[in-house]
Amino acid sequence: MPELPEVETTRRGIEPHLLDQQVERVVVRNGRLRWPVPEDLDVRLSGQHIRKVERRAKYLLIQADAGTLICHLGMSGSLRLVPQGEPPGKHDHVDIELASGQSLRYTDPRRFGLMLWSHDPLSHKLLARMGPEPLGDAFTVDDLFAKSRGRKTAIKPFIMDNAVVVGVGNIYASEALFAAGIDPRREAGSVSKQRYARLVGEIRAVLARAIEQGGTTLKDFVGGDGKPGYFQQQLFVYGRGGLPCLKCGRELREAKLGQRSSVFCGHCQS
DNA sequence: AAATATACCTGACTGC
DNA sequence: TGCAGTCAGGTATATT
Repeated sequence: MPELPEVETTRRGIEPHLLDQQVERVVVRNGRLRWPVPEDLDVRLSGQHIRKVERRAKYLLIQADAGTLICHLGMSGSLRLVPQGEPPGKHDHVDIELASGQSLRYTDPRRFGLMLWSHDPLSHKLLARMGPEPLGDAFTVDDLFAKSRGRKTAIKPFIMDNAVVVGVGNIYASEALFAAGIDPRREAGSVSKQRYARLVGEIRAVLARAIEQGGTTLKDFVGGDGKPGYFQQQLFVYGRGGLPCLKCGRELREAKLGQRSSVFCGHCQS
């Protein structure tokens, strides 16, 4: 499931193949994603050159001359380059055919992703009210701490709230809280500034490390199977409920927080 | 305003 | 082997 590091890995992987490329046509085989793919996407994009590939939160912004394709990979989506003529599989829903002879292929078994067209993506309803990028300068201890005051929700769903900070999904929220030694069930409003300082550092570190590791598979990713590599990352708690804590050896516990499964160590996290 | 629930979708897995 | 049931998860949106 693409989290921010995978989206960034995807961005880095596809960007060099897209920059200044002309779009020849867009083939939509199944436009029934989270919202319908615009009917006129082919008309909008064909003939245009791609000028930039940016990321905001987990959204990819593929900027062409006259507008921007906003793309989200949802839970199971991927974008990769394939030679034109490569037969599409069951879940290959969209091909953006380029003058280079390659196609940017969107695959998404669960169809939780989206593709929309916008003339001003950062003002788009979906992006306008988002919190700071976790790896950017606007993500500060002061800001996070201030937002937490008065919040009764547990700290894990709090840091997964896109209005607080973007791009921290279930995997990395779990890992960052473990690294910071904070119990994910703790009330956000009652966590000290000192502990938030630790958490900010760990969120940054875990995401940065994951992006680095995604980078190691970049080459394979573009040419190959489209699986960037967070699986290579050492995960301390995510998906390890009931198994021994890798720090203290005690059994990792599970809890449901904000409808999301959360694994933590009752000893290392308080 | 904030907290909570719901919906979307399908592959992987479990139990019979 | 097959079938029915359960779970996972990002996030917008509806409801309380």
